[in-house]
Amino acid sequence: MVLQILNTGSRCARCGKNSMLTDNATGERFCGGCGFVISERVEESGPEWRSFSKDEYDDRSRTGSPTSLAMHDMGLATIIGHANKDATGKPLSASMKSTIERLRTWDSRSQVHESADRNFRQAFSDLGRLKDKLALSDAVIEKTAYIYRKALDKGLVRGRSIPGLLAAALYAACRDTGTPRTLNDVSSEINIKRKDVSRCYRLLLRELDLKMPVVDPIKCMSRIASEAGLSEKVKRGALAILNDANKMEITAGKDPMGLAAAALYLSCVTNGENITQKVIALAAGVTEVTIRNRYKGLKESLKI
DNA sequence: TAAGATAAGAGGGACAT
DNA sequence: ATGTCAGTCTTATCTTA
Repeated sequence: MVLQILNTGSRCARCGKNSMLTDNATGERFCGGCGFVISERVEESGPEWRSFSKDEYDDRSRTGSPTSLAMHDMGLATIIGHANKDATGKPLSASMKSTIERLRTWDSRSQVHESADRNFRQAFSDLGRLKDKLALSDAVIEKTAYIYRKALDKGLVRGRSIPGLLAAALYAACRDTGTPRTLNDVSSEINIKRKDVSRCYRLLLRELDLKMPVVDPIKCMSRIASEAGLSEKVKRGALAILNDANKMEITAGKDPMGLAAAALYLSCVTNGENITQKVIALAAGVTEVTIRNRYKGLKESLKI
């Protein structure tokens, strides 16, 4: 590999010379005068397209690839080049040269060929598709990657299916970030049986000591309401019902989706909206019977 | 046709053996 | 480790308004 170096002419933070260079292959910026390397990475997931001066405008494609936990090497693809020169451009001494040769060998060997990394790449080729299908945010994907990495480190993948564990990590990430996705949502998209995902999920909780917040029925409620196209008024009514139910402590151990669906249905009834249980049940992903049961419980407890 | 009722069955947590 | 128990949710079927 030949180092392609672009002189962007900006000022080095250490020696002050206008000699900052960019390695075009890796996106790293360093000073040609003193060897100072900029270590901070821009906290953005997309390429930097803005330009502030003519110089920058001319080579605005220079920035490195975005860094992400969802890449097998977190996007930090620093490669030891073949130039055999140090940062200032001077040739290396003979002993240093052989040291670098050795490093280069292991550098390239350790990149993709380790089984853990292969595993990871395989797992995350699916993740992009799932992200779109389930309309997930980048934060959830990052969290998934983080959890999956931890599971990998603990050797939990051995003897288990990769998609199963990935689905479990994804579900855990949703729970953790308060994104209302059910086990059913995840498992149906990834084509794994619900109970398998569920088993893996519990395994993750146990082995990684994860603490998951209980799913907020109110978040579920908003999701169902928008899916079923319910009015703002009904939503507010359901919100009040859920708050009351929370105070009466009748929400523990109940499926939050079922609870939210029942609150919405109750709110529809009291507000005189004509909606069938079937519509809400479909939007919530629970059965009509579950809605009925929760509905009955809510009515009795709240004396409506 | 929507809503209510009932029963059988699955999956998992708590607890005792 | 294994079995039992209470509780929840789902599926299926029948009845009621």
